[in-house]
Amino acid sequence: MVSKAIPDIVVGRLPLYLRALSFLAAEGRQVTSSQELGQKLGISAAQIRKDLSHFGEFGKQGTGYDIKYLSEQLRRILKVTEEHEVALVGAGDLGHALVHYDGFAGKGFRISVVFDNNPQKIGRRLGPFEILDSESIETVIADRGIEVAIVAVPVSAAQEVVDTLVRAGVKAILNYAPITVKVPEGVQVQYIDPVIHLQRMAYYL
Amino acid sequence: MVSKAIPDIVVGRLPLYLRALSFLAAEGRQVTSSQELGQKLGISAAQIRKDLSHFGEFGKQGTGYDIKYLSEQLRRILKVTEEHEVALVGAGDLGHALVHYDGFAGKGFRISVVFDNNPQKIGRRLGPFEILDSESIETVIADRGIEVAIVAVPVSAAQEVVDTLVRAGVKAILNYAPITVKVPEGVQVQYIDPVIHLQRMAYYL
DNA sequence: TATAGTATGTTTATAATTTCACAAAAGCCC
DNA sequence: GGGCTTTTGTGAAATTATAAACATACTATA
Repeated sequence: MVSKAIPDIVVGRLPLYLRALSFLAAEGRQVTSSQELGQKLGISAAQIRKDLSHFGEFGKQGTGYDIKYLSEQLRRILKVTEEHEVALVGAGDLGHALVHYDGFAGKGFRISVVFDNNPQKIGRRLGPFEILDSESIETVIADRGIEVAIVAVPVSAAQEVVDTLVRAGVKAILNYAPITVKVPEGVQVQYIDPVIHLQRMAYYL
Repeated sequence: MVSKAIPDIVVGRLPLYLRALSFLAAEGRQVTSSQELGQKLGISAAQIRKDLSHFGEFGKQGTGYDIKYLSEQLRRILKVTEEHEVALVGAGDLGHALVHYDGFAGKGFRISVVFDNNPQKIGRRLGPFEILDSESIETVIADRGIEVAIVAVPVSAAQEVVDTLVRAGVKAILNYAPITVKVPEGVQVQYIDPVIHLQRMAYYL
């Protein structure tokens, strides 16, 4: 199969597949099928097979997919076999929750540095980290070659922080600030805003 | 003819439009255009016009959209003119961050009750709330007619909490637990899992 | 009042995504 | 081994979503 550009929407589902496989593995299961995965995720079996077919052949006809093998392959495809260092900007309540969140372990990411611009916070500890001055974002991130960042600052600071991260060489930004930010070509941004999700659901109430 | 079903994907963009309009309003602007909105959101102008056309005519040819008027209309469509009471389940770090988050104000939602199943936490305060026993979820939520809930509990408890919420009459659930949960027809679930977003971006690194 | 310039709402065209359907491969059981 | 069942991978078809194009309406200006 010649590699063509993979649709974003397909890439976006791979982490869901990987997550579901992790659960099955944790239950001690060895093998699953596109049907079972689909049922668990609310996605059609055909779609799962089609999505996977963009990357190769991972299953066995008549049997299904070896959970461990498919997980490995998905991790490889998603480039999460090794852990990426993540810079966290913003040491407020959300930053606190993120630093203490245990859900990153083994999923390919590890927060490894925390910044804030509040003089009251700089130099203090947040979990295992000393909070660094946001002024040092550019040098620290560039020096350490960090490519992934989480933005957990107020809306008013978000664009400026993002600009700084981009200058530092960050290529993927998870933005918790409820604002659409501008980034140059080649830099990814994903958004988490609970209000957007809630409003979307409210329509159906 | 009865109004036809609106595609989910269209509904999903309306909150983004509303958010962008709020910013423009905060800047003192009176009027905008589909082109300007599109530029700010990274969406084509044609798509915005098309999306809005599902619900009526809100603009003026040659002029554009009155920001205040369009915002009102979007709020009406999304049913966020009044604030929905929201039940929060889970008083951990994330619950703490959510209770103190100021981003819900004026957006149609207000956390109004907090539950946890940890005896160490029950009866203590979290922000302005007394943490209630998860055992009381069903009665409290049903009594107060709450329709929206946020789940911020560990994966191991998520499905059970969701089942309880559904029995209590909740119709919209924002789930921070990284697991796809089962709900009956007519109950909405949206997911927030930072790992999913990060993994998705890692593909492009 | 006429004209030029804008921007909407809608139709038409294009593109992307999902679903369907089925041949082929693998396991199982007698 | 032969027949039956299961499940994949994949083209083709159907559906859905996006973008382009344009007629119409409105504003401003002279």
